[in-house]
Amino acid sequence: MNKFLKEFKDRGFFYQCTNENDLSKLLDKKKIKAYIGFDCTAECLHVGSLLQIMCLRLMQHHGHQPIVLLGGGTTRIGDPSGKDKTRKILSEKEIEKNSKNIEKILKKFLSSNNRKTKPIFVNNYKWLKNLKYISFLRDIGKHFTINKMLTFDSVKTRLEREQSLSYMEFNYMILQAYDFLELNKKKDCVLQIGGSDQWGNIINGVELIKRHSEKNVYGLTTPLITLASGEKMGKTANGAIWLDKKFLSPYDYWQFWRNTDDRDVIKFLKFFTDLKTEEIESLNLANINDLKILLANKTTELLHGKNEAIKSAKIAKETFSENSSGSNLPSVEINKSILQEKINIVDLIVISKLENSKSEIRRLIKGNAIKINNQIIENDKFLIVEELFDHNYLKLSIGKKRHIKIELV
RNA sequence: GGAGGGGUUCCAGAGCGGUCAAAUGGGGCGGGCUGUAAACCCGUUGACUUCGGUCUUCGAAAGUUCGAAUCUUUCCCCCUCCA
Repeated sequence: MNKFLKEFKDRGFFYQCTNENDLSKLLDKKKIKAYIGFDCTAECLHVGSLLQIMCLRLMQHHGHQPIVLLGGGTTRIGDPSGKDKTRKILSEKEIEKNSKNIEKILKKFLSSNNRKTKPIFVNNYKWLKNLKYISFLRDIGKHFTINKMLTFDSVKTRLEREQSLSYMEFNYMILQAYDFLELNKKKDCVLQIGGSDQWGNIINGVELIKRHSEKNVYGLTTPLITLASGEKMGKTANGAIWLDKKFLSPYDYWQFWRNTDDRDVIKFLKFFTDLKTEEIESLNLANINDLKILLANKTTELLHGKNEAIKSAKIAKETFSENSSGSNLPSVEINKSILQEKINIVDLIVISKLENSKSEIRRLIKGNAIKINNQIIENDKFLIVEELFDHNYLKLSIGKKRHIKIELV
């Protein structure tokens, strides 16, 4: 088997392939270009897209060139796959903004040093916006039969549940197939990779190219990652794990990985780090917490850089192992004069923006969750006085995992 | 177009004139145990509070009533069946 495919499988990326043997032979013969499409619905990507990003990295490692397709055009339509409702349609401006930001994130993961494997960024709005309806129907539409389209899961489930599927959304798969054709013609792209929910859309592209251009191209899908707890990865109730420090700090990102379920650690090391699979398999499972730290370090390094990873690890060590004042904790500055107004603990937390509901803060105090300088605060009237500050610093903790430094200025 | 059913707090889902800031489950948060894990146990889950209460919520608006999530009217939205 081809080396790239082998690693793809060893790491657990593999779910389905349109023609594995031929693809393997092709990959042995030459370096190819492959693409993955990214939806521009959200302003930013979250860990749910990380596996796809790692696929692109893996391609680069094997000398292939990734094409990143930003779905600026298709996002204007909305992919019905896996959705039971029509999504709200975003404004042109939002989509523009989103696609720019997503491109920025992807550039952090992909290396541009080597001319041959440097990622190519394209936006499908460029070709989709100028489509001529009649000629599109004649050239492309004739290759699709309604009979077949109705059998695709994305369409079928909607119809079965008698949920409406607009004609606009119904066209999504044709447009995605057309993207592949376009990339094949313009960039000689011969492989589309995507999540398993994209299978239908991908084979449409493969077949369209076969019919239209009489060329063989391939599709490859990755499994849907579910956590050991059975939940979908990436979206927790208090927000998605964003791949952008504007939305989630490097430390919180690090913490997300540090708190991985025991059962998922090895899997995630293979998915989300560049460590060699043999290396991962030889790791000592007894030190599961060290492995989690390794995972957190490596993943944070990929996104935010080595410095941020080291910094996060240090903060974590200080707060959890050493229980020290944690000089690296995120800090909030407050004005010295505020102390003259006799503010209490509740006010302090509101000012520091850790919580914004006073009722919630009072509840936390009742539950022994609030600490100042590691001392539990039992009274919600507890006054904040200057003596609490050591060299103008005070450590404020909510629960076991949230700690900040309050700095007097 | 006709006939029914429904919109309740983060989600699911009870309530169907006062005892309802609204059962129960899930999720979240906090505490305990531990390993910053899982499982389990406990508490909590609208806002403000001088901790006595006060204010705002049950699709929207108006009304009946001492009193409405609960009754009436209009409007908006969703679903099921028939044409």
